[in-house]
Amino acid sequence: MSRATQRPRGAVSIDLVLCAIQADRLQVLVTKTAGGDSVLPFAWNRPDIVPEQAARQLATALIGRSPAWLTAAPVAAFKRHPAGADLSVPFVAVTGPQAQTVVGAAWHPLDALPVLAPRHKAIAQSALETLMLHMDTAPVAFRLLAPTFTLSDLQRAYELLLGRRLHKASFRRALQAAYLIEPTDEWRGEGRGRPAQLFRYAPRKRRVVHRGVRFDLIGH
Amino acid sequence: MSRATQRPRGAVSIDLVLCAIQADRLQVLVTKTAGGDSVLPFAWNRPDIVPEQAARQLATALIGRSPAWLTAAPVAAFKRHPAGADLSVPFVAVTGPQAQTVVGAAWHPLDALPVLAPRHKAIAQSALETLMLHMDTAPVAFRLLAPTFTLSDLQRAYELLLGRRLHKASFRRALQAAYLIEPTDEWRGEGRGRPAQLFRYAPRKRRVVHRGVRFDLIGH
DNA sequence: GAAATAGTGTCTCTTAGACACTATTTC
DNA sequence: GAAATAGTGTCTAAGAGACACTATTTC
Repeated sequence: MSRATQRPRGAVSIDLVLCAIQADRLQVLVTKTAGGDSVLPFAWNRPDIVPEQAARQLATALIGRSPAWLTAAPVAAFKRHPAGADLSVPFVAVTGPQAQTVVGAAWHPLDALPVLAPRHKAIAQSALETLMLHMDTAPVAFRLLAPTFTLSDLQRAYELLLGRRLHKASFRRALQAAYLIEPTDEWRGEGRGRPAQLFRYAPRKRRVVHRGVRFDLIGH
Repeated sequence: MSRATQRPRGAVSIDLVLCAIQADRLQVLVTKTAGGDSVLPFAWNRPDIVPEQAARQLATALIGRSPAWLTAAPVAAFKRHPAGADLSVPFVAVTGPQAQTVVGAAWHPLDALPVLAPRHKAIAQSALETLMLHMDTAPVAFRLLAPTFTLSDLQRAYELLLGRRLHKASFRRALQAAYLIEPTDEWRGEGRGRPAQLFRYAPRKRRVVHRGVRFDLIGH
């Protein structure tokens, strides 16, 4: 084992859950150790850069470009880290569908991950929860898509994040009311069926936060 | 400065935002350093216990009993920590209204905090966001109350968390539909006005998660 | 009585979700 | 033509929020 990957004392690791839509499923990038075990990509915390920057660099090294969205997740220090870190600082990142990956890394469906060390398993399992927590206030679904996308693409992204099917007509109505997208002049034909118009993310209003607990709100 | 509070190398601190409703406002417990500066309560990370346990012990030491609810928040390592920690692991805790506090600690309204070090200021400001993120899936509002409470108490707790007024009749309708509470035989008169019935938190069903983005959901 | 707080019944207007279409492509 | 996907108009049942009350206390 090289010196660079040796575990420091009181080591803090930056662990990354990098998500993308691949083959119509939400997938996570998993790497392999020298020993052949599956692990989430991670880096050791360094005093010279902030953890978020380390996570961003790690993601960039993996997919050849900056992740489209990235956020810190709550610390998970229970259970064992595959490389023995005492503390894990988990980050969840999102990228578009066309990302290339570095050798040794492979996408795995979030609901069918390979066997991971206990802590990485816990971090990966809570990643979807983190995405769901932010999808109302950040354009998480849009960052899973290419810059232009069809409404069916977008609906599928929301369905994967929410874990349930959405109603087409109603989805589009709500989308229109939210002023989040604008049409382009392009259309995309997939072969079968009518070609779909392409849209881009272009929020026109301050994003309206539709709160969760729907205890009726008073006016104003 | 004592050896115990000396900053270790590569130090990781556990920073606590302890929230309670005091004087009809959401307030945070703030302590003072030996130098007289206001700081959020914190402890140095220890290898023998998990950060969550350290946060729980810290909260217990401050209010004389275990916090009613506690969760990890995303790491904040940007900006300067008041005691020089390189990395902060923030926790947000909630307690009922009758909590006593240790000497040197005082409650301050979340929207009118004293001057804090940059990192603590950022952590405190994101605490409300953390509470809001969890209030749909965890009984955060209930943990801010005594074991039995009036419906007006509960509505006020939700109003403080949401940052806006709620409609009384509608709030109670939604509450009934959620099967989260049950009435007790007790009533509480505050002096003025009709006495209010006391309720307790007693979720009868699996908590229904009302999602935020209301892109119309399909049946089933 | 007035003032204050607790608690309810009804009405209306919005909208989520269902349903039923039409439109445009490939085969 | 059939099959597949894109996109829309209408209907209905549910419910958010408004309004207007009644009920019970202190003064």
